[in-house]
Amino acid sequence: MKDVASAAGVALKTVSRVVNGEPGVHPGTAERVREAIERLGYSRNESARVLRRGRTSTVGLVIEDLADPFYSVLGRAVEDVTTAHGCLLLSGSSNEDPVRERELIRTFCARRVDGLIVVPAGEDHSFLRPELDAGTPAVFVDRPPGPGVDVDTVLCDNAGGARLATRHLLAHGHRRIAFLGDRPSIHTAARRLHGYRAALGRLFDERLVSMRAPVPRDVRADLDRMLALDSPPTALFTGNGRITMTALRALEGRRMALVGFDDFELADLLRPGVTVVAQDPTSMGGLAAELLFRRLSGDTGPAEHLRLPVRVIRRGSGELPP
Amino acid sequence: MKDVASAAGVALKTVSRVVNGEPGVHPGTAERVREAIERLGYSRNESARVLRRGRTSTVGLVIEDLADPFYSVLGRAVEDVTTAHGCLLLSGSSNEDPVRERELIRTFCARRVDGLIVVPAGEDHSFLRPELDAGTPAVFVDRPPGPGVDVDTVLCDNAGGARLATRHLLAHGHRRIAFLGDRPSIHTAARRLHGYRAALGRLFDERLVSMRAPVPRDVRADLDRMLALDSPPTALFTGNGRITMTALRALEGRRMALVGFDDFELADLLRPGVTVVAQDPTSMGGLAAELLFRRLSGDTGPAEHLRLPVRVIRRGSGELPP
DNA sequence: GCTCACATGGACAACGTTGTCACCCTTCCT
DNA sequence: AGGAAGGGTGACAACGTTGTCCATGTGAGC
Repeated sequence: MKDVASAAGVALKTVSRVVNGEPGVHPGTAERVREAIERLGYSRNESARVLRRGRTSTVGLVIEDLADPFYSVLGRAVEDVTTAHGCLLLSGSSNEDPVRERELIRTFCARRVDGLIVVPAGEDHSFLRPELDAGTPAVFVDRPPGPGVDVDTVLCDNAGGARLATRHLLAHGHRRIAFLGDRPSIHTAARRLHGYRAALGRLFDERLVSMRAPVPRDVRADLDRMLALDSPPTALFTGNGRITMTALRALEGRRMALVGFDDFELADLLRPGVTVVAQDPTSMGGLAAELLFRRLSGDTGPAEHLRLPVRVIRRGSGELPP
Repeated sequence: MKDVASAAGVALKTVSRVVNGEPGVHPGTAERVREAIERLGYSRNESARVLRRGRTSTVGLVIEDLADPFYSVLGRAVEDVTTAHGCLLLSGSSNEDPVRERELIRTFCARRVDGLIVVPAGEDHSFLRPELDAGTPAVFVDRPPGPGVDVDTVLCDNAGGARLATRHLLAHGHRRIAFLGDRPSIHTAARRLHGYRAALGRLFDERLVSMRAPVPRDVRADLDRMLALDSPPTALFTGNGRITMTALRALEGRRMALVGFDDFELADLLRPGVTVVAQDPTSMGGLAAELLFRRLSGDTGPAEHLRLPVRVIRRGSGELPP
C-alpha cells in the first residue's frame, strides 16, 4: 500500500480510502490510485486489516468427517450461508475424537474466527466458556454440547425418528426388530436407541441391540450372532447411514425388512429400495449458519434450540413382511 | 499478552518467548508466565503473528462442490496432509463457475494463504500469475490450468481410463456403445470423450454421444433419443459418477451393459453391480497437498505433472452381453 | 475582506506479535 | 582484582492496515 501511495503520489491514508470505497476522495485522485493499484498488482493484506479491525470475517466449522456424505452436505450448506454473508470458512474434521475436536476449536479461536459451528465429538465443552464469554458465538449442530454450555443448537428429532422407524416395522407385522447403532456415547445414537426402545415397549430385547463403531466386520459379527438366536430378528433398524450400508452388505442376498436412519444416494435404486427415516442435512447446516450470523449481528437473546422433523421415505425394504 | 506480561511482572518479549517455547528463559520465570497465561485465559492472536511473520499456515482449497462425494473425499485427503503440516484449510466451492472460482482464489490470496490447491472451473488462469510470481505456490488437481500457467498438476489418466472402459465393452461383444458425458468444456469430459473415440475407431457414431450438464431430465432425454435409433446402443459408457447415477435411474429396470467413470458407494450392491473405471480421489488430494508442501519448503524445480492410473472394477454391469 | 463550511489530503498512533540488539548479572578464568 | 563469556531479560522497531485528528485550499455568504 505504501508503494501504491508513492506511485500515485498520495498519502497512505488516501489509498486506504480508495480501497475501502470511503467518501471524500477527488475522483481524479481515486482514478490515479486505482491505476497504480492495477499496475502494481496490489491486493490488500487481510491479516493487517483483521489485526486493526478485530473481525476476521471467518467462520470455523468442526465436523466429524469432511468425507462423510451427511457432513459434507451439511458443510456445504454452511458454506453457502457463510459466503452469502461475505465470510470464509475454515473447516476441520474431528474424526470423532474429543482431543482433536478441542484442538481444532482452540486453533480456530486463536485465529479469531468470528464464530464457530460445531458437530461435537466430546462430551465436555467447558473449555469453550472463555471464548463464549469473550463474545465468540458458537452453534452446535446434530448433537448438543456437554452440560453447562448453553448455546444455540440445531438437532433433529432423533428419538421421534427412531420411534417412527420402529413403529413402521411394527405396523408391518414385525415383533423381533433388531437395532444396530453407533457407540452409545454418541448423542444421536443414544437418542435413537431411546426412541426405538420406547416404541417397542415390552417387546424390547437387549439381545437384539448392537451399538458400536460402524466397522463392517464387527457389525456383521453382531448381526450373525442375532440371526443365530432361537427367535432371530425379522427386521432391522439401522442407526445411521454408514451402519445401514454395512448392514446391507452383511445381509447380502438375504431378504430382511430394514429401515435405516439417514437417507443416502442410491437408496432408491437398490432392490428392494431402502426405506429410511430421513433428516435434512442441508437445512441443518443452513439453519445453524443463519443462527450464527444472527448472533454475529448482535442478537443476545436466550439460546435457541431448534429441533428439525424427520420423515419416513417408503421404498420397499421397510414394508417387507416378517 | 501485555496483560500477561504485567500480571507476571515481566516484559512482553519474555511472554512471547515462553509462548513460543524459545530457549533462554529461567524455568521459574516461565512458570510464573504460564501461570498468568492460564489465569487470564490468554491465547495468542494469530492475526498479529501472521502479520509479523508473513506466513499464515493456511492453505486455500477451491473445489467444484464440497458436497460432491468425489470432491469431498479429495478435500478430506488434502485436509489430512494440511493438518499433518500444522496448517489449516480454507475451503470454497466454485460451483463450476469461473467467476466464482476467481473470486475465491482472490479472496484466499488477499488473506495471504501459504498455498492454493485448485480444482479449476475456468479455462483462463492468467489472473494467478501475480500471485505465483509473488511466491504463492498452487497445485491444480483433477483438471489442468489454462494455457500459459505452468504449475504442478495431479490428474488422472482420463483418456486411458475411457479407452479401458470402451475396450472392456468391446471385448464383451458390444459394437454400439453410447457415451454420456459432462459438458465438453470440462477438461476431464473432453479427455474421456477422446479416449472413448480412440478406442472405438471406425465404430464411432456421433449420434451415440451426449455431452451436457448432469441434469437428470436432459440426460434421460438424450438416452431415450439414442434408444429410439434404428440401431440403438447395447452398452453405455457414462462419463462421471453423477451421470452414472442419472443413467442408472433413467434405465430403471432395463437391462443394459454399463461402465461408469468414477467409483461410488454402493456400486457393489446394485444388481447387477456397476462396473466402473475407478480413480482414487484420496491419492489425488493427498499427492496434490504433498506437492504443495514440497514447494512451501523451498523446492523450486520445474512444475511436476502427475498422472495417476485408473483401474477397471468388474462388478457385472460391464460384462453383460449385447 | 471576513468568517465559515466543506472538500480533500496527510501525519500519527494503534492493533498484537516477533526479530534485533543491548543490557545486566553471574560465574569463571587469568 | 579485572576481564571475558554467557545466560537471562527487556526496550524498541517493524509488519500493513485503519481510526482520529489536523492542515490546507476553495468557494459561499455576510
